[in-house]
Amino acid sequence: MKPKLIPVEQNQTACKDCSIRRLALFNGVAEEELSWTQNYRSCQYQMPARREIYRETENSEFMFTIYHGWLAIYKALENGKRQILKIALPGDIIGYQANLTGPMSYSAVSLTDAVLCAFPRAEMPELFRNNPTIAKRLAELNSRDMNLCHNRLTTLGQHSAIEKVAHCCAELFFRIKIIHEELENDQIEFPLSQEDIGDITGLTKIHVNRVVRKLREMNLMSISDRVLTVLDADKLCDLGYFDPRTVHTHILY
Amino acid sequence: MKPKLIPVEQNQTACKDCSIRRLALFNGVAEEELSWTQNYRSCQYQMPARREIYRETENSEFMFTIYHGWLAIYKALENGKRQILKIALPGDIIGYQANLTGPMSYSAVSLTDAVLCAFPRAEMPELFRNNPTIAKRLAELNSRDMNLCHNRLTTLGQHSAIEKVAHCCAELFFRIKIIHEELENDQIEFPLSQEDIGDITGLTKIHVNRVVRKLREMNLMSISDRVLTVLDADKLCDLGYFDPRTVHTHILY
DNA sequence: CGAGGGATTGAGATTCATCAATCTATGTGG
DNA sequence: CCACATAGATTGATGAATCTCAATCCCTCG
Repeated sequence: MKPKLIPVEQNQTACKDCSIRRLALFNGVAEEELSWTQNYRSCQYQMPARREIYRETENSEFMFTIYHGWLAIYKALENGKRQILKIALPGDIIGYQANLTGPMSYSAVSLTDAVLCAFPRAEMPELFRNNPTIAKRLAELNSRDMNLCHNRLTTLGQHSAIEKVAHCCAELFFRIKIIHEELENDQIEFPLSQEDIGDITGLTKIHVNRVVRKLREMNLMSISDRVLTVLDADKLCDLGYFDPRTVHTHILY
Repeated sequence: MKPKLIPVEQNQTACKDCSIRRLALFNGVAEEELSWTQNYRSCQYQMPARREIYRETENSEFMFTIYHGWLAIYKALENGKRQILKIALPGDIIGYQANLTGPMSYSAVSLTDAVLCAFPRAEMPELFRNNPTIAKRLAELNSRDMNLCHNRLTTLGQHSAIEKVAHCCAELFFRIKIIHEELENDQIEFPLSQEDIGDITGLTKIHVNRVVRKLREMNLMSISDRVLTVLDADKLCDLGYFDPRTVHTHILY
């Protein structure tokens, strides 16, 4: 069962005009090369919220760069539970793995309406061969993902429920701030349900609810109407053992 | 405080004679090229057990390929706890990250006597540029590591204590079997203490002890005298939600 | 107006951590 | 060779953190 891919009807964004290019795979590519790198991009696709994009073990023709919206990559369990491995945000790549012809190692779903830029997986080796800048950029993005995964692993293994939720929210808050560059805003759109937070942190939605209340009572953050308000970013990071420096998508040489 | 690196005195293994090359970075490199790829290798180093190799946030001149022995990469917490991120075994790479000049994102320690092949991190870009086979091989190894990390994340987030320990032991059992190619042996050398298992699975050593006893009583596996005996591999994998196919270090095209 | 998805709260059960003690094997110094 | 120290494994008792089950509430949507 393949997801239906609906191309963006009009005004597909050209790579050279892309507002989030600094975050994405083509960061660092020279302006004059962007027209031919764009040839590797098949299409921009529009996705409604809660649309399945990949299912684990199935094959897919495409990998995607997120242009707009929130996605979750996750592993589903036999008992109906799931573990969210990562929230993918604009600039992030989903569906890349070294074995480009093999089945997907995780499932993916859109959490909001989203726009994805599709790349045929089969043509990636050629793209990387022809443009070392892009290959290097991919390595950067993978390396940051590995780091996020290591930090989440540490959180799940060693921290309490409230620390896990604090870490999760702090990470997303700072990742969104980097994307939107709104320096002084303490609020972000936050499409995750409490159950989603539970699937990230390994907690039940009931316990997430109690912990979120506690965080509100501690005046660290609050969530309402799909908006996350961070009241004390420093204390929230401390509680969640979260270091904002770990989420940058650029390597500082 | 740099770790003292002790070169292997005599009989350094040449890359062309390396018995684990099929597992490691130079898998796939043509025989006639191995003499110059070896030029990138500084030295083989001998490590005693429980020697610190990296400390998080510090810089390091080298990345390493494990030639012999078991290592742990981990994050240490302020409160003295630690989360082991991965057990590194022969063929595995430690210390690679896209930002080759930056500080290490994790600590590393040898769990047994070990022999490591050192590569100057600064020269890696040149090596990868000159030999796309090696760059591709690195992507393969990173991709498998990402998979292992995702699977462990799922285990930590969603499974019970006994399932976590079963997963951990099954993973190591099958990884060692691939390395040693002893097809019919149900025992492996297993240098982890019960406390180490706790640092991998996020459990206390006391609870690990009770769970290991339970696994013995269920006739799935037993540990004694630093040997792991797997009595029923299928059931152990089922219990731990572990798929042996996920640990291969080669991509099957 | 009813239906449904999320959020919220309460009560009780379970899992796992903590604290404390014992046991074994191994190694060390005298 | 013995006395002692140490690390890891083992067991028991207790308590805290978190899950499970159940109910209610609040929105929004049709």
